[in-house]
Amino acid sequence: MQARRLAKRSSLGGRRGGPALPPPGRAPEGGRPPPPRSAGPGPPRAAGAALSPALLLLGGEDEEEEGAGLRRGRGRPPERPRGGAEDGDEDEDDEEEGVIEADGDEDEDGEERFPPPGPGRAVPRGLARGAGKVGSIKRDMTFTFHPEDLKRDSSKKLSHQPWFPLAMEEDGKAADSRPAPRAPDHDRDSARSVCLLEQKRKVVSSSIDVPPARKSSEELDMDKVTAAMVLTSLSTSPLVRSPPVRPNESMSGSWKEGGAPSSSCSSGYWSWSAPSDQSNPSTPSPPLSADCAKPFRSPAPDDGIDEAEASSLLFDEPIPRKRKNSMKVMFKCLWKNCGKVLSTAAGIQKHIRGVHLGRVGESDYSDGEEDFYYTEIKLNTDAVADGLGGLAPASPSQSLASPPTFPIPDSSRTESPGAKAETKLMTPLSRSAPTTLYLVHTDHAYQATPPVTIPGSAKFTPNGSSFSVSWQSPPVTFTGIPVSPTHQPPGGPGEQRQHGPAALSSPPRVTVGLRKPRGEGKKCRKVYGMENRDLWCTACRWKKACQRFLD
DNA sequence: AATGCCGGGTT
DNA sequence: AACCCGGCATT
Repeated sequence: MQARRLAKRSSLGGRRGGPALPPPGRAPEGGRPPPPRSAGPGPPRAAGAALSPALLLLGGEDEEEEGAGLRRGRGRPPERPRGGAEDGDEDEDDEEEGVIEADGDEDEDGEERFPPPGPGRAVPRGLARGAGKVGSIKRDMTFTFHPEDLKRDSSKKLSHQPWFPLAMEEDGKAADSRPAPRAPDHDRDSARSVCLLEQKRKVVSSSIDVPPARKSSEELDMDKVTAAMVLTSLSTSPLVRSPPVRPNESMSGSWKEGGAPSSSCSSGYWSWSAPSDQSNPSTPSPPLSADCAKPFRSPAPDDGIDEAEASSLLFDEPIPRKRKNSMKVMFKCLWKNCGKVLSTAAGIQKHIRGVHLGRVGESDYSDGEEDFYYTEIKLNTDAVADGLGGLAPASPSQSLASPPTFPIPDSSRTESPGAKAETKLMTPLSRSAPTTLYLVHTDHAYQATPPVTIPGSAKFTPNGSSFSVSWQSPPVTFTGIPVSPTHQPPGGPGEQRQHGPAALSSPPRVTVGLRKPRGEGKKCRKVYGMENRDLWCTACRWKKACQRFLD
C-alpha cells in the first residue's frame, strides 16, 4: 500500500522532490512523456469508489488490486488498465455475482441491464422471448419475469377485455402448432390457454396446477388482474409494503381470500422482481419474496436459491430469508401493568377485549380498538448474537435516506383510530428496522457491536416488563440523535460534524480554539490498518478527523 | 515512532 | 467540493 502511494506520488512528479523514491520502472526526470494525468483523476477514481463497496464483499485483495490499478492507471497512458479493465471488471463482477445493480440506472440500455436473475437465466429468457416459447415456456415462466410484460399484459387485458380470450387462444394455437400440427382440440386448447395465461403472468410454477375446470376464466382473470394491480400499487409505493409480510394477522387482506394462493404469491414474487425494471437501485423488497417466493422455488430447485443468495449478496444486506426461521412474532399487551405476551394476534386481541376492554360477550366482533393496546414483538433467535441486526430484514432500504422523519412514535400511534391495524403495528418495527439494518449493512462487525448497547436493544428482551412502549421510541430517538457514534450516512459528514462538537463542547469549553482532545476510540487506521487504507472513511484518508469512529 | 487531525494547498 | 499532504499535538 505504501508502495502504491509512493508510486503514485512519484508518478505525479514527486511534489516534494526530496525523499521520493525513484519510480520503479520509470525515468525520473527530464524528458518525461507527458502523462495524461489531468484526464485521470475524475472518472477512474469515481469508478473505483463505486466499485469498492461491492468488491468489499468479495474480499479485500481484489479491491486492493483494483485500487492500485486505478491509481497507477492515472499516471499512465491507457494501455491496459482502465478502458478495458473497467469493462472487464464489471463483467467479471456480473458473472460472479449475477447482478450488480448498485448503480443500475446509470446505464439506460434497458435490454442489457435486464438480466438480474443471474447467469443461468439469460439463456432461457432469450429462448422464451424469441421462438422457443413452446417447449421451455413452462419452465421459464417460473423464473423469467418481465415486469413490463406483466404490465403490458394486464393493461392490455384491462383495456381490451373482450378480445383477450381470443388472443390467448390464438396464442395457444400458435404455440401448439409447432410441435404437433394437428386438428385443434378445443378443450385442450382452452385449458392450455388458461395455462398460458398464467404463464404470461408469471403466476405459477409448473408444479402448481391451475384448475382448468374453472369455468369463468374471464372472471378469474379479472380477479387476478385486479389483485395484481393492487399489488402493483403496493409494491410500487414502498411505504405500504408491510401487509403481506405477516401471515398470521387476522385481517389479511380481502384480496387474498379472493385470489388463489398462487395469485397472491406470484404477485409477491413479481413485486420482488420488479425493482430490476423500475431501476430502483436500492434493493429489492425482500420481505415479500422471502415469504412468498420461496414455496414456489422449491418445486424448481435448480434456480431459486442461488439467485436469491446472489441478490442478497449483491445488495450486501443480511440475508432476508434468515428471518424466516429465526423470527418469531409475539404480541404483547401494552395495557398498564399487564404485559401479557401471546403468540397470536387473535389471542392478544381476545385478551385485550376480554380483560381490558371488558367486551367479553362480543368475542368475534373487533372494531380494531384492541390494536392500540398490543404491539407486535419480533423475537429473533439471532438477535442476541447479531445485535439489532436481527431486526433488519423486516424492511430494507428506502428509509435509509430519511431516518429521522417521524418524531411522533407513541402518541400518534394511540390516537389515530381509523388506521389499519397492520400498518399501524408494523410501523414501529419496520421503521426501526432500517436503522439497524443500516448499522449492519454499512460496515463491519465491530461497528455493528456498539449499537447493541443502545437502549432499544437493551430492552429488547422477550420478557422485559417495561418493554413495550419504551421500546418503540428509542429506535426513533436513536435515529435522530446519533447515540451510536459508529455510523454515519454517506451523505452525512456535515450532520455528524455537528454532533461531535456538540458532545464535546460542554466539557472542554476551555480549549475552544485549540485542538479537540484526541479521540480515544478506534479509528479507521487502527481498525483497518494501513494496508486497508481503502476501507478507511474518507476523512481518515484525507487525514481529517475520523468520521466513522467518532468519539 | 505511531497516530490523529488541523490547516492549507491543489485539482 | 473533493482530494491531498505538511506539520503539529498527542500517545
